[in-house]
Amino acid sequence: MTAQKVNINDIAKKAGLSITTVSRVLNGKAEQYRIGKKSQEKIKKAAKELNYVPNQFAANLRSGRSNTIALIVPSLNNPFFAGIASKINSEIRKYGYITIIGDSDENQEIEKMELLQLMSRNIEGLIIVPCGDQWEHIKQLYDNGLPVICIDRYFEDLDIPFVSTDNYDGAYSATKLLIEHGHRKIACIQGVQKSTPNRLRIKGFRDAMNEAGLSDFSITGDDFSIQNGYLETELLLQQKNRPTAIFSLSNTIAMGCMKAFREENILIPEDISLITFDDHPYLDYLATPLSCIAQPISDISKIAVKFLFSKLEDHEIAAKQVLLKPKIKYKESVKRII
Amino acid sequence: MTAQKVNINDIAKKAGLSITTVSRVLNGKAEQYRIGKKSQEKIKKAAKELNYVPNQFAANLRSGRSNTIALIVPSLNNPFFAGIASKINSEIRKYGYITIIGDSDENQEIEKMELLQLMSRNIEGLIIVPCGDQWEHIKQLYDNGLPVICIDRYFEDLDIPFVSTDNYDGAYSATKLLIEHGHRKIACIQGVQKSTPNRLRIKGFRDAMNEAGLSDFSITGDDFSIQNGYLETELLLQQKNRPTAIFSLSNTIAMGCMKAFREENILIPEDISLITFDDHPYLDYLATPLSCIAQPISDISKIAVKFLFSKLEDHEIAAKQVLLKPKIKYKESVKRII
DNA sequence: AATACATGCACAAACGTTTGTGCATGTATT
DNA sequence: AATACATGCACAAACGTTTGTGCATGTATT
Repeated sequence: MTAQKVNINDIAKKAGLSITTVSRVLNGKAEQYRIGKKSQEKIKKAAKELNYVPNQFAANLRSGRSNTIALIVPSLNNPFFAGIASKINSEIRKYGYITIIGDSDENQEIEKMELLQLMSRNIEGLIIVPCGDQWEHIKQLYDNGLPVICIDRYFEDLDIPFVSTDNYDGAYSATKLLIEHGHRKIACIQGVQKSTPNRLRIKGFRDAMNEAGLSDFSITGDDFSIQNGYLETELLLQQKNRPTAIFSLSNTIAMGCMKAFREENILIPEDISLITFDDHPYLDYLATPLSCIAQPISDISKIAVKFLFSKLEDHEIAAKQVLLKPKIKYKESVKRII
Repeated sequence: MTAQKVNINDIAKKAGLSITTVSRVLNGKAEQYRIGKKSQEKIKKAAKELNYVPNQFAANLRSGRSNTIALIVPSLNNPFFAGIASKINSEIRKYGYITIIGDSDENQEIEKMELLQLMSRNIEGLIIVPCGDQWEHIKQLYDNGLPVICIDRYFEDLDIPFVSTDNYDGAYSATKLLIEHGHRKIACIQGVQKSTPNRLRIKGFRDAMNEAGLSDFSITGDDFSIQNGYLETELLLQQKNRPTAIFSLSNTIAMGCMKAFREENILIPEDISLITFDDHPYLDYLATPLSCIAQPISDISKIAVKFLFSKLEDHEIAAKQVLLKPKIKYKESVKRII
């Protein structure tokens, strides 16, 4: 099928040296093993002429290094995770590693299966957005020495490093923004309930409401999806005493809200105010530019990759757990009603 | 570091059989090699108890099969390609294969380097959105027997299979839509000029204009980016005799247009009409819902993966080249001006 | 001239699988 | 009772690297 691949034997023959020497030169260990300049030249020349492409599988089998990192996210359909995946993929490339991306589809059983498959590819590290509240399978890998970093979602009580947004702060600030604009009756539409970000966002929301002495709020929903946002909004709109503002816990949920608004002829912000977690380039061009809590996706990705490789390269053990401050972007979708 | 991995030897010992037999049972070749039922049971039991995870690197080294497909796109930042990547990734997973995603950053030299790196991972197939007009390096792989499928962009004169949108048809129809709505002076903002889709879109645009006897059009731009859309729109707006409609050749370009419009206080569709290639969930919720030429991303991805595996599994040689019809979505952003 | 160290490489095993082949033993057939 | 075939496995080589070790030869030192 494929044209006969050249291997280091071919190079060795052509250069008149042993495969040991070829391997050492090609791996930049020439100095360390005192290979002569002329030999080095000969080998490099032969490799180039023969169009040599090293066989990573053989190399890994012997060395144990796969130069492969696994990334598992709950849903690549969600633009938030797609953005993270794309960023992480390119960051990891900079280290000469490749990324294998897995999608758990918000299903913990699938997550476990993916993880198993990935382990058989001898991954050297794992970046994961865990999709449920079970952590044993991840903890086990971590304890066995596999560098693991959680991003976005994480386990508060474990020592597995993570990089995420300060979700409490984001939700607290966003809620306060609504309150300061006179909103007293606010509905929050949430995503996956058992995920840490969701829990902390809810906590931030509750705390802000409680501190302001407000108790007329609702928390509904159960998925970071357009569907969920749409459904819950429709339900909210059927109440006789509607909320004056909706706090959406994701990009996708907000799109569902807008869909419902459109169908019911509800205007933002005249009839109802809306603020959402997650930024998106399109938000500025919407009928009403959408206020949002922008998560530092790019920084999260970069830092996660950096941590991973500092552990990989320096065997540094210190578990780092980092929360980055989000940025509230105030736009017209939030109306002052007092 | 990592806990001592169990291998096929450990299982063989535990089951009291040879590694040959273990391998055959675990690979489902038990019947073929007439391994007894009891032996099969013993081996499966031992594998489970020991938490055996096969070493794909060793398996591949021996068998030559890597269960790996490479995907190269010009830019993961572009939501269009991100969508494709996510879809293809999940489709390929269904076949038990994994995907390695490379980003060429619209740079042909990077594309070549990525390709080299990927080859060293013994990829069994390649799905690529080639980013330039050089095809020798891809053709070479294809001729050497590597299954290759181009998507979105492709080379018209080669026999490498491709799956893409009927870009000519999409552009022609969109332009006709504008003309039918009374537009006589239309500006087209294009992306990467030497890409086939761009060329065909331009051709569709030209043909539609010419057939209508219209010659007052312009074609500018050189990149599928927000930047480019923004810049070219600003330039267009400075003309004394402005076009009445803009035809944007991508999602990203359209965002640049809208940015410029906003800054210059231009309203869609009152002051100018806009239609763009590529659909996006947000388009419906924009200040003015954007007319678009929706490409069947999901179908393109599915078909490409299907073709790839039909070639991989059946060694079918017939090169298939497929163009899928896009769907014009007419929305308020195009105004009737006569 | 003898000794000691540096220089420049090659040998051979090993990583964990897969696979062509062959060889016992059992069973059916004549 | 002899022959033929089926059943159930094991041997051993191979995939293409990496790597610990060791051994010549050359050069410097006394």
